[in-house]
Amino acid sequence: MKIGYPCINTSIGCTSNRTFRLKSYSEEKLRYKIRMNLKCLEETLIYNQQHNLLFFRMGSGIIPFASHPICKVDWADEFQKELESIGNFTKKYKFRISMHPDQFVVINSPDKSVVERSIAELEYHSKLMDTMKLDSTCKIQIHVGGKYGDIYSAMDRFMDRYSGLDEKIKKRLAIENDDRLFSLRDCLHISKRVKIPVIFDTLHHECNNNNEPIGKAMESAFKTWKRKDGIPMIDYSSQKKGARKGSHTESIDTKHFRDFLEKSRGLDFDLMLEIKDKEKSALKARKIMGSERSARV
DNA sequence: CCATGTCAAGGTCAC
DNA sequence: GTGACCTTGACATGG
Repeated sequence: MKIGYPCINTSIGCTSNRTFRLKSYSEEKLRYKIRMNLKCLEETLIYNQQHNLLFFRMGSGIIPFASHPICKVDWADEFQKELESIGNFTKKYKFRISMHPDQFVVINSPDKSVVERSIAELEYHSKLMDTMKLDSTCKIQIHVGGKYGDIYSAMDRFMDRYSGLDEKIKKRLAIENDDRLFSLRDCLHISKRVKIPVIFDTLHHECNNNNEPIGKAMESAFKTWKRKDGIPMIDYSSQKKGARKGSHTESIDTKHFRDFLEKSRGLDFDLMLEIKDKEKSALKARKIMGSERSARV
C-alpha cells in the first residue's frame, strides 16, 4: 500500500500549480510558468520519495491553459525532456501517480460545447501522462457529472460518451462516487456496463450511500480494477466538524482513521488522503499505519 | 507593500 | 429565473 496527498506540498515553499490570468497571456509567460511548475513538481516528488509518500496526485494546473484555444505552444514537445525525466524518477522509486481534473469536466452534459471542452481537458491530462511515459495504472479520476433531473438518462449519456472516447483517455479514466448525485451503487452500475474502474471515496460514501457498510463497499469497488489498472485507489477523508456536510477536515482525525484501517483490514489499495494540511496528515497516517502493523506482529 | 477583488471552464439548490 | 455556493490558491490591481 502506498500513501499520498493531492497536488500541493505545504512545507517546501513552492507550488506546481502556478498560473496567470488569461488577460495577461503570452507564450513567454506560459513557458516560464511551466518551467517553474515542473521544477516544483520535481522537488515535491523528491520530498515525497524521502518521506516514503509514494502515491501522488499531480495538479491540473501544471500546464496552464493547456486545453484552451489560446494555447498554441507545443508544450509536450518543448518540455519533453523534463517531463520524461520526472516520469523516470517516479518509475525509479515506484511511485503511483494520479490526476483529478476539476468540476468543469462533465462528459455527460447535454451541452455539446461543454462536452467538447471536457474532452479537450481530458486529452491534455492524458497527453501529460503519456509524455511522462506513465503506464495505465496511473489514473485520471472524474465524477460522473450532472444529473439534469433524470439520473438514468444522465448515466446512459455518460456511458455513451465514455465509450466513444479515444483509447488513450479511456485506459486512464476512473470514476469516483460523489457526495450528492452519483453514489457508489450508481458508479458500479456504470462500471459493470462499460468496464471503468471505480475509485472509492470514503467521505463521499458517508454522505451519499445505499446503506452498504464501508468494508463491503470497498470490496465491491475493488472488483472493478483489472490487472492493467493496478492496485485499487481510495480517496480517504473525514468530515470537518461543524462544517457543511462533505467538507474535508483540516487535519487527520486519528480515531476515524484507525477505524477505517480496521474496517479495511486485509484489503490492498493505494491511499490518497484528501486532507487540507496535505503532507502533514499523510505523514501522520503513515506513522499510525506503521504502529498498527507492528502491533499486529 | 499589503489588502482585496478576481480568476477559462459547470452544476445544484434555495429562494 | 437569479444568485449563492462548492473550493482554492494565487494572481493582479489599486490604495
